[in-house]
Amino acid sequence: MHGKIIPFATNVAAPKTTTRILDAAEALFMEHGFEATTLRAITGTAGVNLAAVNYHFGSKEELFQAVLTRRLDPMNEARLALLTRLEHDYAPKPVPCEKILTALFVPALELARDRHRGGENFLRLLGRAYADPAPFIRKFLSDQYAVMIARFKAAFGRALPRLPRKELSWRLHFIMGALSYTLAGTDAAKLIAELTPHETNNDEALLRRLAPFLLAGLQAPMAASADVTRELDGELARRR
Amino acid sequence: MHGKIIPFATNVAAPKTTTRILDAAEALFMEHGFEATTLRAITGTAGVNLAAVNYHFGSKEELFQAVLTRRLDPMNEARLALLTRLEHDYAPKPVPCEKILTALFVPALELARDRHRGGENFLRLLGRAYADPAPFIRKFLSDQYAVMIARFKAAFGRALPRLPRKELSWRLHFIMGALSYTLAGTDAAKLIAELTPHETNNDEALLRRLAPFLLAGLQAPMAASADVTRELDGELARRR
DNA sequence: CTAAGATTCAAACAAACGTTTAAACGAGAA
DNA sequence: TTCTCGTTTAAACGTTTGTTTGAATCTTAG
Repeated sequence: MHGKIIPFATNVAAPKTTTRILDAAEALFMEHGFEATTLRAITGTAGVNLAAVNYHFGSKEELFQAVLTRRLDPMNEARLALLTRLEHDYAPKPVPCEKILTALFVPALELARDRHRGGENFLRLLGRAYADPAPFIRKFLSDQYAVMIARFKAAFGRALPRLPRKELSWRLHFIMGALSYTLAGTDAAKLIAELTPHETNNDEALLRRLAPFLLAGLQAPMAASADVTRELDGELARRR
Repeated sequence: MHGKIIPFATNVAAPKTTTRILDAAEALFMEHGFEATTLRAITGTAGVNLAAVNYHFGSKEELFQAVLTRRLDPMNEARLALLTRLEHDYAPKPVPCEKILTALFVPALELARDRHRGGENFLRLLGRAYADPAPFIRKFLSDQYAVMIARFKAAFGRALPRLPRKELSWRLHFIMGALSYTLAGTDAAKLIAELTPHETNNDEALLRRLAPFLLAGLQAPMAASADVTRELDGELARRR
């Protein structure tokens, strides 16, 4: 019995194999999703042996988490750092909504721009993971985001003191949802190609359109809510 | 050689087997996604023979499409019918935004309410399908929605004459995205349980919060766009 | 150089997958 | 009854999956 010991790299410089696996896995997971991506495809495009994944990462699931962590940890830390600086700059006043949104978007943009590290397509993988039903993925993302989301919710709460906390929770959820879906979308790529073919960075073009849209929704007065809701009520009653 | 002939039901009353398969498949696809759901699990919970799926539907992919079509076709037809009626009522004036949104949401709400036909959870399956990378799913949804989306885009365009068409395309995309993601989310279920435990219908509670949020984003003036975008520019420049 | 440990390799593993097959079944018509 | 044809059944098909294994190879320190 050999146990489940996963050896760590003894050299400080990471052996090339692990990063090659991570790069290949990132690209393939992004394109086909978790279930549909086989270890043989990953090790094949990475140019390493099939057994390398289980040797270095333990399992396919752990490899997937490693792929996400590599980019997600720095991004979320950057988000928190940005928010912290904003809160310091504006103290004791609340940070304005558009500034908070900036702290949420800029690190994502930087990730999207980091072409050297293949980040240009990573956001799509992230968006896809958000919609994946696999329990281990959902738990991983939930844990990964819990701290950051809590901090941002508090900040938005201070910026929008008149908005009930419940409503704020909903709108923050919508924001993260729209962000995830938009980044994951295959349709988004088409839209970009059709609408702004000259844009240098796809994800940047996308986020630039998304941010104003979400800001308006976030700042929507509660009163306006009645407009659509009343319509819903009326229409539903009429059709019964 | 037997060919790929898929026999149609000769009896006008559908044989119980096909609907049992559809029901079981709908529930399982919703819970685990397309790839992770096995035919053995479907036929097992449906209480039918393993070969029944291939006999009645031809393949797993065709079964999935049948599951979606059963609920999607009526929903999209209802959306178009509602929009048509609205356009007739308001003609020659354009239909207001909130009314158009209503035509988009009400049929989804009715589907969510149709508990007798298991519709309460179907919307989650739909949202998941939206984020699925499988090509046959993407093509299916694209074809399915093409007509409806075009009609609604035209209607929104008339309601928002000052909004550039490009911008409208983006915002419509965001709306469909937020709708899909929100319906697919496992997080949404938790949110509902925490925030509105008394609500009778989960999806309804969800759409009621989403609609005002999206309406505000849709109607956001182009000018406001500069607010966030300028922040993005500044922050990105500062961090280079 | 040598010994030890980390890494790679080809090969095989059992399990599970979607699909196919041929026989058995069941109801209605002649 | 007998024939027919749509349906169901149990069994097996050939692949492919993630993972494991033991030997070969490379790296590095003594």
